Amino acid sequence: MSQPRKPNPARRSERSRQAVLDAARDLVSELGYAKVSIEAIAARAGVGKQTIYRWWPSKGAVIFDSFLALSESEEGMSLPDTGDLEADLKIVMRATVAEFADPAFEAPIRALNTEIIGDPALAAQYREKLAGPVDEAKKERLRSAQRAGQLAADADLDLVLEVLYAPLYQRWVHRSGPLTPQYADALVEITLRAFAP
Amino acid sequence: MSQPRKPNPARRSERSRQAVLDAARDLVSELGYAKVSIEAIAARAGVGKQTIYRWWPSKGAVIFDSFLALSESEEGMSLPDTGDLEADLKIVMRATVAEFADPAFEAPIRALNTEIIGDPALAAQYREKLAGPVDEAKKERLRSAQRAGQLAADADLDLVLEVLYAPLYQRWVHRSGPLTPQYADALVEITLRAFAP
DNA sequence: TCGGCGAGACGAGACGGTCCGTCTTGACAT
DNA sequence: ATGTCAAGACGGACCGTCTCGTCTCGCCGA
Repeated sequence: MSQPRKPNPARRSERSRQAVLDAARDLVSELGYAKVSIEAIAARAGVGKQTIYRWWPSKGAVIFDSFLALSESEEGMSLPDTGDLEADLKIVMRATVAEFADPAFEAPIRALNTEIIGDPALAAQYREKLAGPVDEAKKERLRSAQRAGQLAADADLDLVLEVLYAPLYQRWVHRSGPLTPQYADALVEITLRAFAP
Repeated sequence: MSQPRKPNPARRSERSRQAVLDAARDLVSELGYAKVSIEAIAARAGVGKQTIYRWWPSKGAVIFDSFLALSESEEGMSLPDTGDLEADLKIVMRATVAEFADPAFEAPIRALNTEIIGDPALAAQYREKLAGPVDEAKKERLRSAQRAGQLAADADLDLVLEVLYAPLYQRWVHRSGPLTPQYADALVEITLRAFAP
């Protein structure tokens, strides 16, 4: 009656873990998310399928972890704070627009969003591990602006971020319009007018 | 040298078409999008698989058509225009929020968006057949408001709609916050402030 | 007017593939 | 000794193609 014993993380092979994450990231870029299979990841990584099934619950979780590993390297970076909120935000928004428009980021980000729509647990993990820290940094910059009287003191900062980023996100998901620096600037200007002190 | 002959739409069975669309809609509600297979749709509809493959290029296209059939019934409805833009928009936005929060709409809408992320052709069809007409009606209402001096005359109406709806859409996709009537009202108020004359 | 004919869509399901998730094996590390 | 490892066999689900035999048309000649 041996239950499927739970694995012992202490004995986990770091070598295999990295190989799986690398293979997953590569294959998503090459084939797009939908065409990537666990079998292909295992083969590319030179790893037994069981090794993947032992440590990850789903294909989405593997992909997610492969992104998480990437983003951890760029963690802790802070946003520019020159005192000029509009200029600072335009820099950040233009960078975001450029990132979304970059074909190299296209496939992985679409993969992640595909999985997130249908998987609440993954969505929660995304908010906590990826979006959360980044949003917190942005809100910190906005609080600084509130203190400087450049933003309404009673503004809901989560709402400010949504008004700022959601139109860009929707345009990217639905491919309903071009993502240009001008568009980034327009979003900043509109948001600042909406939440002016 | 016989090419795969292209089917003749004139001879298409309306009975089978409806059966497939109905079965697709039912199965998505019951199982969620990811677990629905073409085989299952064919079986439920009492239809040969070839009949589906003859008329639709992909699972996503079938699902999309099943929604399209639904939405055509409610086509041509116009938005309220009482002269009070803020009140009118709040009515519409609250209705939209309620629709997104309705569990009965949850599965189908997530299904559609899942497919749209990874399929540019389907995204284009979505914009043209579903989002397009609705957005046009909304923009007509906004033009009326511009004439009445309730909205900046030079406002980019596509951008207005994005600022109005995209935050709601993003919140729903990422499940990053509650969808309440208060939230709907807040979005209307912010948008009107941003695009005030 | 009517009956036969050919084209083509139909329901059903066999077929070879791919990938799933589980299970087994023997090597290896601790 | 115990548990992970790479490798891959296994049964099952679905894929997309294909082949059946049937059914429904429009057309054409009697």
